[in-house]
Amino acid sequence: MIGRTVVATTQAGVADVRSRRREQTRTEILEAAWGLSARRGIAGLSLRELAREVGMQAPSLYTYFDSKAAIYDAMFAAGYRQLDVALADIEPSDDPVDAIATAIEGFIAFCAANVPRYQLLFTRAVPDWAPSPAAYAVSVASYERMTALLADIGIERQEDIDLMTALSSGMAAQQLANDPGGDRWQQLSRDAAEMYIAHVRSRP
Amino acid sequence: MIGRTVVATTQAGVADVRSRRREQTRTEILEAAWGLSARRGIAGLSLRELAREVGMQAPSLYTYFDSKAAIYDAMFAAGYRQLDVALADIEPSDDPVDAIATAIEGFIAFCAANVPRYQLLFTRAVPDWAPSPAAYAVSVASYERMTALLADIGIERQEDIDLMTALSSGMAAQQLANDPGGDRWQQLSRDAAEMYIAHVRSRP
DNA sequence: GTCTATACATCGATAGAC
DNA sequence: GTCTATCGATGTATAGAC
Repeated sequence: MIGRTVVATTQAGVADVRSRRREQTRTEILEAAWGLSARRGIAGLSLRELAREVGMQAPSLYTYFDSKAAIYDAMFAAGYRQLDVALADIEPSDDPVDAIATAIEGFIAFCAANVPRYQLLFTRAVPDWAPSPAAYAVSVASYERMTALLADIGIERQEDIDLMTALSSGMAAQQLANDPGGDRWQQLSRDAAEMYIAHVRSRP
Repeated sequence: MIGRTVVATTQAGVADVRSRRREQTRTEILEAAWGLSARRGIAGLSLRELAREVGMQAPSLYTYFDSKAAIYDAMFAAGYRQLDVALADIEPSDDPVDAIATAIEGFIAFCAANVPRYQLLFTRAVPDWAPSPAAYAVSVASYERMTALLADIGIERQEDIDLMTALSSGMAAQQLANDPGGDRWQQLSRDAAEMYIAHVRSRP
């Protein structure tokens, strides 16, 4: 009985180690994928190059991901989880203008920190790929956490939420496209927040 | 003498016809390119498929364009010229809110009317391609015409212009990404314009 | 689990006949 | 100006040895 228990424990332990190694390798592959995408654009990601980057041959990648689409899917979900972390990091404020200004500034910083991630999450830059239902669900959850934050400062009308997403995404898009590496739009975050809050408050 | 004159005229006429045919074929190729991009995305454009679409073999395209990049370049410049036409079509208004609302709505409609054109002009969706200096100059001219329109209604500060481009591009981006074919953000154009004008007027 | 080898398609672009 | 033929490379994916 003792022997069987020991054996079972050992097998579980080995499986556990293997599972952890596997997950670690998957993470390593994804990080290399972000790095390559930064050079070639998110749509220019190549499996041969990706394999070379992590010291494998291309076919070995299929041990960890079913397809290239599965890699994009994992990147997409990871990107949204990172967005959640970034949004959670924003210190709450009683002042709505403060809260919105910090949120917009944080969002621009998030997008600027990793351009291919921005492309993957918020544009349709990858031909012939769309997030799987599972990956899409992660993005929906993220959106709902964002609307919860807005609700905290009394913003709940759909039009106001839509205006907020448009403003944020537009600020980020302009920053990345027309002043990459700079802060021309980022420094307008408070300006934009004042504009937005004044408008929301003026509702009938 | 008469003979020589006639011959010269005839040769000029032939050259003229050839030049016009050539330009016509170039236009036909570009239009087919927009059509294909609508199916595969702007980054998914293929020369073989494009050639098939216009009834040629792929190498024949090189008679009309030096490279695939040259095709993207021509599309980029043509797209900005179309944007100018769309903006010129906007009826001027003495009411700033009217003017801005119409401009935003028109811009969203322009982007929604041709998604690959939006991708090519306003995102970096094509890997390993950027507009040539000549094509980029066309976009700068277009931007300057836009700022001239804003100046007409008293908006001249760079921050206000930057806020306007962010708002417009964000509204269009959200419309295309999250409600393609609908009008969820387009119908917020007046709302956005009121927000923007109220803010600009509140400047110290 | 990783490798070599390879299948099979497609890509942009060029050479040279007609 | 258009064609056929082809180059060299890349793409994703699979088979089978070790």
